[in-house]
Amino acid sequence: MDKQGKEAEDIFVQRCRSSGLRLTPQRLAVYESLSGDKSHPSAEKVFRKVRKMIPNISFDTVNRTLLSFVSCGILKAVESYGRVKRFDPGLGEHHHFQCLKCGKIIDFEYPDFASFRVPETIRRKFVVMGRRIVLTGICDSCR
Amino acid sequence: MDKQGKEAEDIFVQRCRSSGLRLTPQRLAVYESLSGDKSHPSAEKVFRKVRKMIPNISFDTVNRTLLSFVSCGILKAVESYGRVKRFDPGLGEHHHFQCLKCGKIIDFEYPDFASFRVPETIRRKFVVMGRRIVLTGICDSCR
DNA sequence: CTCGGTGCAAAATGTTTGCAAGTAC
DNA sequence: GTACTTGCAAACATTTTGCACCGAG
Repeated sequence: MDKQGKEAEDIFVQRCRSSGLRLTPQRLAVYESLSGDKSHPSAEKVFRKVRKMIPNISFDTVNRTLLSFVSCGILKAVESYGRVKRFDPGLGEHHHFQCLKCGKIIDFEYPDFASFRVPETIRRKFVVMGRRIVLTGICDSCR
Repeated sequence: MDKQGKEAEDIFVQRCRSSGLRLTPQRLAVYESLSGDKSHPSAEKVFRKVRKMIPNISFDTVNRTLLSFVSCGILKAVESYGRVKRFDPGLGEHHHFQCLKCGKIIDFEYPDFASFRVPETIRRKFVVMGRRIVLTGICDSCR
């Protein structure tokens, strides 16, 4: 593992500790498989990727790991129009375009969104944890 | 039905015709049940509501009706973090706050969003049909 | 050693499909 | 009369749960 990878792993170990999660090979593999992944994979897709590292890992473990990572903030769940839950390592603010036909999600940047302020009516009643512009439509390959 | 309701029904009939959908009592009931509904209901919830008007309607009919309404633009599907598809009569631009615990969706307005321009990189490759700010967090009753 | 995590299997939940009978046009 | 819709049931896909064994701390 390179220096950057080592650093990332340290951060991960740190986060597990502070969330009270034990450090298991399965969790590390799920984490490594997702960090840097921009494809917003489903649990199934993560499972297939992780199985290359740990061939006898079960789907349930992957799925439970993903859900617990979401609960403690290591990953983010992605808004979706389909039937499958999808995940995002979610570093930094970015926005999504999602194809209504194939479900593909494309990230984009929109620096001007920095000036967005959560309306008083929302802020007064709710704890806001995520913010994002979501576009929908039809992607090039589905047209 | 009052005058406004009559007008809404006319629009609905119009839309069905131009989409090649036949006008059935079931479809009209689904449409009426959703128009003006701000709760972003799931198919199951729409089913329960429609069944009060047509007691022997089946869940499948409601679900298929919702899906075909989405295809022809009479309704919109709502982005979601849960496992259930949800629907929105979707008149006019508005934005969503969704509770990550209970899934409740609250609409809000943000007039400044009118100045949002879809980035060139997206516009060049994709057909954009919907645009919205999506906030996530924890609602007052889940805290 | 202890408690949380894993893997397997079963159950639950939600969505989609096939088809005969019914109905809008 | 024809083609689209409906209702029922079965098939599918995906997520969640229960539990005995295992392994990190």
